[in-house]
Amino acid sequence: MVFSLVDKRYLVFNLIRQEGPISRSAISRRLHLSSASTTVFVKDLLNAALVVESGQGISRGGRRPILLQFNDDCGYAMGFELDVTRIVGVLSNLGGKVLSMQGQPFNVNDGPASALTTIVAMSQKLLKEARVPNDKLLGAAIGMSGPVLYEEGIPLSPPIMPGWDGYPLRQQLQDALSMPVYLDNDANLGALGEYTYGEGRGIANLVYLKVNSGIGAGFILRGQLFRGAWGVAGEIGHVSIDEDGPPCSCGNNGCLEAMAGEPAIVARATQAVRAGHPTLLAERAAQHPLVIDDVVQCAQRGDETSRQVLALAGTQIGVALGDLVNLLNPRLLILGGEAILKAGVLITDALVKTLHRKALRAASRNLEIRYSRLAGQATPLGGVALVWENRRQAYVRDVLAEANSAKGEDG
Amino acid sequence: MVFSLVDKRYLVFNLIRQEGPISRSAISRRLHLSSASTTVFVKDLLNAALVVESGQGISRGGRRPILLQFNDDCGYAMGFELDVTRIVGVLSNLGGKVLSMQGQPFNVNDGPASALTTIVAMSQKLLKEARVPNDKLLGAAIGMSGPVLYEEGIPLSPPIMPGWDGYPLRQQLQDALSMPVYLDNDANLGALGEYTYGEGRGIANLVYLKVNSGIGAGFILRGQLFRGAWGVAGEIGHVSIDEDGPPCSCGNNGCLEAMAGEPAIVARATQAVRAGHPTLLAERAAQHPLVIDDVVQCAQRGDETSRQVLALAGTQIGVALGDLVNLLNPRLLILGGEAILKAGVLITDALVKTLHRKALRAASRNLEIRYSRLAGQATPLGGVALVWENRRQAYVRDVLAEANSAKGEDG
DNA sequence: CCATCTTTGTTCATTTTTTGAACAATCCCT
DNA sequence: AGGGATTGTTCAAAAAATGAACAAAGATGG
Repeated sequence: MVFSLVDKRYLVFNLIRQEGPISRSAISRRLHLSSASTTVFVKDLLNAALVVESGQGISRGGRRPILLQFNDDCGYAMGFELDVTRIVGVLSNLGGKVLSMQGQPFNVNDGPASALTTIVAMSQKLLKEARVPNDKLLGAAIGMSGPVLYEEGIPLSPPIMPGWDGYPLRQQLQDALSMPVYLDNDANLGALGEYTYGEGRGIANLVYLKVNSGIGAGFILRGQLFRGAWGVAGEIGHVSIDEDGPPCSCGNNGCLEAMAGEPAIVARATQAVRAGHPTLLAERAAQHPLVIDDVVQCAQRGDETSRQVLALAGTQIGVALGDLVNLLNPRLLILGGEAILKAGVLITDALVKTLHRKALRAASRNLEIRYSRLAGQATPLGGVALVWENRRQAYVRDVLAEANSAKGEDG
Repeated sequence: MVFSLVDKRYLVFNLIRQEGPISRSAISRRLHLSSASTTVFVKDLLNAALVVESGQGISRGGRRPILLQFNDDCGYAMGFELDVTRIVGVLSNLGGKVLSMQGQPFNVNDGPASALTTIVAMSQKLLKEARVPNDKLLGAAIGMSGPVLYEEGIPLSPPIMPGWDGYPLRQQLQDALSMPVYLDNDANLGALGEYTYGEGRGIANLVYLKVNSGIGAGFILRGQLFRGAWGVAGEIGHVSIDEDGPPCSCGNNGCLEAMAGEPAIVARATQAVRAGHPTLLAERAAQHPLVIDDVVQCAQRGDETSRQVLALAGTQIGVALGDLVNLLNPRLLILGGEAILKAGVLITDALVKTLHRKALRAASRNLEIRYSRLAGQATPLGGVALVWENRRQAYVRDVLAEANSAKGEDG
């Protein structure tokens, strides 16, 4: 949108939204507007309930300024995470405050039509629970594993989800819910969620890493979600770690995902048991097929084999992230996804150490590394943020116009 | 620059610049302006000689439109490439047409002060040769190998240029030339050059790869040069290829640059000769230390050893690029730098093959791969583009104001 | 504690910007 | 050749933005 003549009210609104609480005089200075204009614009925004006055600021040697803030409740949106094993849905206001949440198991092999039904049912529950006025609901967004044709809203040959390729998920759901729907990659939405409402607020260049069955990354570059030319950016899970490594669902060998994703971690642990290593894992393996929690719990109890398995995964992820840092030089790296949230330092100690060894000092010197703050809600809340971003300009225009006409009729 | 209330004349100017030749009525439609306003704005731009009328377009069933175009000669700028072995300078108009060019050998060990003197001398020659009015010269930019603190204009601990760390090159040159000066990484400027004037015109997501002594990449993402948080983005030369590989100047082992840069290629060729392989290289190596041209020439004459050495480099670069494509999913990959321009398919055949094998099909399917069009001028012309980008808004404002006041005095 | 100086925010007449509408100039199409 | 369409200009009228005056509120300094 290089060429767009936007309403100045919208610029004022965005400034308040991003830099609020802020006073009218600060807005004038920041946007090179006269104080007279600012007064008028802000009046319209207040009238439309897009912003609210929120107390007074500190004096700078004169009258105390009246602070203006974005009205978090001027709209609502829904966000869903569509995983290989479950679906999570969230309804929140535009400030990222969750009003209702739903989650239930799901089997990716049931196919996209089944997912559709589930999501529709979930959204009805979410709406019922939150009691949000219909005209204030801006839309819904879904984050799913694997590459997505964002514009079209279609899953793109997902390596881990055969059978989903080409299914018009966005269009179907849009028809079913009769509201705007967006479809994106889960790591992309995770990044957007953390950037908008979580650990990465206001940090223009950040990478969000998501480790569970798959490994994916989402990039916020120059303050915007970066999807690449066809929406396939961030596929760090298919970066080459070891040419001679195990085969990956994508057809190559030794991809990061095939080496350090949850299934790979579990497989390596199982293998260690079979090889007869002395490990706490053995007795569990005798009772049921191992899962990631077994490995983490044993490691937490000091089991050396489990620790090594997790640390190795951390090291391998660290190698890939070192390269990534050399390429993108982000300011912040946010670590998320179930595996990392469960295992914590058991994975990330080795990860961070390896990253710093591999990356150029100039690129990693000032890099911050933090855990996801939104945890399991990162992707759904990223969906909310995506809806808000997409609909913002039109929504603000409409709300302003409506409030304006209502005022005209009153006076 | 999210919040900037720009003059509408400037928006019209930019539209003409980027999408010209374009008619007044098309501008009106595109920017949602009335035809009356467009007439006035264009009149001002014509008056200031920022745009020119360039013939008529085809009729769409009525009067034929008058086409408007950016006036390439409304300003000029200089761009320099500061390499390990030489300095190249270019003076061109804002359309990228080179008016004069200078090049001379340089030894990086002579230090930054020597480079400064050389560049000042070169710029005087360039100016003398091109005879450009002083008030139309917008500034100069330098692209140098290694990471650069762009904002500050200071080389940042360059692995291949010890002794340059922290030298205030930009400030020094700005004082010496008394015009705005910018300093950036050479691959960054190469990318910007190809994007603005070369093979990547108008392609919003592209990667420019530069292979010579070092290996670096420049990214155009969403139509803008991407530098990362501290200007260190694009350091693909220090991506890990082989943990057990030869040591790199950065301190790690097996970086791409240490495996497939020019020195590495030459070293591998030399080693093959020493090992007694039957190769055309042997007789050359007896006369002088081998250089890259020897390897390329022998390969072109069918020497198998030389071919293998170059192909191996191509394969290794292809691995790194496969990862890069998975991460950034660009639309276009431009291959440049001396080594690639000299060796051509001898390197790139293996490179392209490996890249497609390594990258996800979804990410590489529609990727285009082309050779640099600007060749040795990519980085200098990127400098011109950088100057123009940085100074554009202020320059257009000034030129408009001046033309306006001159007109006022006349009438 | 009071007078003075600052900063914030509003109001309204005035200035500047932008537009609608009428019109002239071309050109296509039948 | 003439009706219909598109382009581009002109000018009075409408809309948007501002400067200046002023009120409100607080800091500062004797």
